[in-house]
Amino acid sequence: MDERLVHIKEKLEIEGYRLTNQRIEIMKFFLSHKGHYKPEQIYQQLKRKEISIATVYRIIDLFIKFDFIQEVTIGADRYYELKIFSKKIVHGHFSCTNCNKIIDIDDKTVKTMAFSMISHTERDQEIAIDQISIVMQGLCDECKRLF
Amino acid sequence: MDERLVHIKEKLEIEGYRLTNQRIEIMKFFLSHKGHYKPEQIYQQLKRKEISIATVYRIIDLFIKFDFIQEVTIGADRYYELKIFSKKIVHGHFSCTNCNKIIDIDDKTVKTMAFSMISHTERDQEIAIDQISIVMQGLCDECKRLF
DNA sequence: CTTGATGCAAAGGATTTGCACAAAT
DNA sequence: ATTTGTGCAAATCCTTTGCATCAAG
Repeated sequence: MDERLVHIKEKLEIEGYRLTNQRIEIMKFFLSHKGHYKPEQIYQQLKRKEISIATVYRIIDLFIKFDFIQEVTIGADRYYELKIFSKKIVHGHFSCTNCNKIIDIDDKTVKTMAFSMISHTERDQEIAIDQISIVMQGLCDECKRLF
Repeated sequence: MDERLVHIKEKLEIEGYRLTNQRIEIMKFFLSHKGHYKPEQIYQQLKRKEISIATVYRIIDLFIKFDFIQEVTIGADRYYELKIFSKKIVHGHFSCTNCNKIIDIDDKTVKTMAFSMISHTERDQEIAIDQISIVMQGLCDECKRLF
């Protein structure tokens, strides 16, 4: 078995989950398809392999819980892509144009949006992105009261 | 009447649309509420003013078409916020770490995502953002083939 | 044989649409 | 009068869930 699958299996089993055929098929799908896919697209590829759309959704939730994959949203569409084995870096900062204070933006939502931006742009421009740096400027909490 | 509403009215009428009471109420809502809202939230605020949820959705579509408001998506949730009268700036670039080529990222999806990031961060950090600059790094189309 | 996983179909929530009626020009 | 807009309810799309059954340890 693919060593990456062995790794997945171990991770799952530590918490009492099993690596079933359906989970193997979905993980193999992600391992062999770069990019981001909707649940329906994954289902279409795998349905001849004894899998239902409800299971696709449930396995996606599980894989997200284990950080094997991540959700990227483009517009209001939800896609999923492999996260484990990937080492993309997100830097986020805010700088106040009045007092010059710098705030580190490190929250999960911004990170998720950054990954969405990366996924979209990689597909759109046919490039490979491994870092994103986001700098926002404006007025901080305190300074915005003065204007 | 509020001069901003007069402006909205003119824009609409050029293309044969009318500024109805429901449209006025929704525009007044956006003009007086900074931030982003879901259709249901707008509906809850305005339902005593003779408006149905279907109309809220239809007017949102219309206002987007006219660029009066814009959609921001946070996770898979769709919110709407005033766009006209706002002058936020988005800069997007990609730079290749191998050949140093710089590509301007100016597409609509990235801009929309940037606005989502701004909206979320403004609310989250209680700050006011007027610029965002996004720099992605990695391998361009050509260079990625070499690795 | 006990726990976890799946399939199916039903339920849910968000959004869209067809149609008859109402409002604006 | 003619065109545009709205409300209502039904339809649609995406996603989740309850339950009976199946599979794995």
